[in-house]
Amino acid sequence: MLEIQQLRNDLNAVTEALAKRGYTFPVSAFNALEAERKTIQTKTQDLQAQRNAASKKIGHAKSKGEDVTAIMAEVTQFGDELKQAEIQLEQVQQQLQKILLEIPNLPHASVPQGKDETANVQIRDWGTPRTFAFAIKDHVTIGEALGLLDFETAAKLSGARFSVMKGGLARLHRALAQFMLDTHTQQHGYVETYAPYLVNADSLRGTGQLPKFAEDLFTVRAGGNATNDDTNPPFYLIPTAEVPITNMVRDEIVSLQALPLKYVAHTPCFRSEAGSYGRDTRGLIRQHQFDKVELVHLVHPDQSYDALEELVGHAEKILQLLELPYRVMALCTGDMGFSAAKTYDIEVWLPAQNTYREISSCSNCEAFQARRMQARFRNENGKPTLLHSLNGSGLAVGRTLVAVLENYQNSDGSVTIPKVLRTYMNGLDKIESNTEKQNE
RNA sequence: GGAGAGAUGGCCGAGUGGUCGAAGGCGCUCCCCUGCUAAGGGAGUAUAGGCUCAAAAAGCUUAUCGAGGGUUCGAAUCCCUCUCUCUCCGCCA
Repeated sequence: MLEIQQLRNDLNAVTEALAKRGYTFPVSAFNALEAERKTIQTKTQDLQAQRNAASKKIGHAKSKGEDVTAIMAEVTQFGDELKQAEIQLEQVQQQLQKILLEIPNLPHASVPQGKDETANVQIRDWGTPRTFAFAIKDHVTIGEALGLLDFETAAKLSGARFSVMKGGLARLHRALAQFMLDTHTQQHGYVETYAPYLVNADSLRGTGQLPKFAEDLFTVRAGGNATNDDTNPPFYLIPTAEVPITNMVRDEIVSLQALPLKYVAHTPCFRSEAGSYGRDTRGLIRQHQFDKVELVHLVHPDQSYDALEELVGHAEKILQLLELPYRVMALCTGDMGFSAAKTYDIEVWLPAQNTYREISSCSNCEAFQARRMQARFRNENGKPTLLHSLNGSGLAVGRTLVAVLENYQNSDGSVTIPKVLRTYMNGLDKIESNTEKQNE
C-alpha cells in the first residue's frame, strides 16, 4: 500500500511511476473521492465536536443539579445529520481504501524499465553448464525410469499438477530442504521458524495477495462443507511462507535493537495456478503443492537495499554449494510482483530445457507490506516507524530437485548425488533404479 | 465438546454512564542535588487521522480501553455478536 499523503501531494509522479509497470492509476476517480472525503470529513468532525461540547455541558449542569432540557434539545436537532455524515464518510473512506489496496508498489529508481520478461537484465552468472556425451533426458523421464516419480498416482489421489515421490527421490527432496535450512541457520544467521500453513485473510492482505489475487489461492473451511456466510470465514492455504512469516510482525512495534530480523522457514506452498493452464503442464515445475525454503528480512529502512543484496547472495550460495549453474536477473518494471519495489530472480540451468528457469525470487518490498500490516519499529528518536520487508526463496525445493536430476544425470539412468547432500543421504552417492529397496 | 474467568497505554494495574486519552506504579527521557556510585527531588512520556498553512512551527479538531454492532445528549463502563487468552472436565496427535 502506498502512503495516501504521497498521492495527495504528488499524484503525477506516482501515476508516472505506476505507468512504468503497466498500471493505470484511476486519477479522476481518486480525485473525486478525495474531494468528497475532505468535505464530508470536515463536516463530520465539526458536528462531532459540537456534540462532544454539548454533552460535556450536560454533564457539568447535571452535576450541579441544573436543568438540561434546553441543551438536550439542541443536540437532538443535529443528531440525524451527524449520523448521516458518519455513514457517508465511512463509505467514501472504504472506496478510497479499496483503491489504495489495489495499487502495486512503486518501482525503485534502479529497476530497469520494460514491459515484460524480455526486458529483464542479467546481473551476473555463475558456473558453466555441463556438456553431455549422451542423449539427455528431462527430470520426468529420469524420475519415472527410476520408478521413484509418479504423476499418474498423484492424479488419482488429487488431480493434475500433483506428484508422488518415493524412496531415494523423496529422500533427496527432504535432503535438499534440510541442507538449505542448515546452511541458512548455521552460516547466514537466520532464525529457523515453524508457522501455520493455514492463515486468515488479514495476513494475506498484509503481504498483498488479497484483495487482488484471490483466484490464485486455495481456501479451506472447518467442517468440510462449504458455506459462504461471514460467521464462518475461510482459512487460506499459504501460497508461500512469506505470508505467515512476514505477518508475524503485523500490528507490532519491535525495538531498534532487535533489527534486523532474519527468518527462514521450510513449508509447503499451495497455488491454484489459475491463468497458467497449459503452461509447464509436464513435470514438477509448476505444481499446486510444492515445498520451498523461504527467507524473510525485516529491517531498518536505511538498510533494506543492502539487505536485498545479502539475501540474493544467501540464495545463490545454495546453488554454488550444489554446483548448479545459474544467472541472476534484475526484473524490469513490467515483470515485477505486486508488492515489490525491486526484485532479483535467480534462474538455474536446466539442460533438458536448454535454458535457465526461475528457482528463486528475491524482493525488497520497502514499506509497502509494512504499511498494510502496521509493522513498525521504534527508531533512534523513539518514534514508531514502518519497517522494510524483504523475502526470497532460498530455494524452491521442487525446482531444485529438478535441477539436480537433470544436471547430475548419468548415461545409465542413475543420478549422482551432489557432494554436500551425501551426509543427508546416509552417505549414498548415487540414486539408481533399485535404490528404493536399498533404502528401506 | 461442557463449565467458568478474563482482554485497559512500552509493561503492571485502577476505573460499572458525564470535566476519562484514562488514577497509581514500573520503565524510559530531561533537569536539580551528590566528589563518583547508590539514594533523593522536579518535569515529561500513546497511536493514527483531518483542517488552517506554500512549507515548517504552531494551533484547532476527530477517532482509538480485544474486534464489530446497538442503547444514550454522552460508553472503558450497559446490551448483542465474534475473536483470542487462562482454569477445570472430556476427547485427541
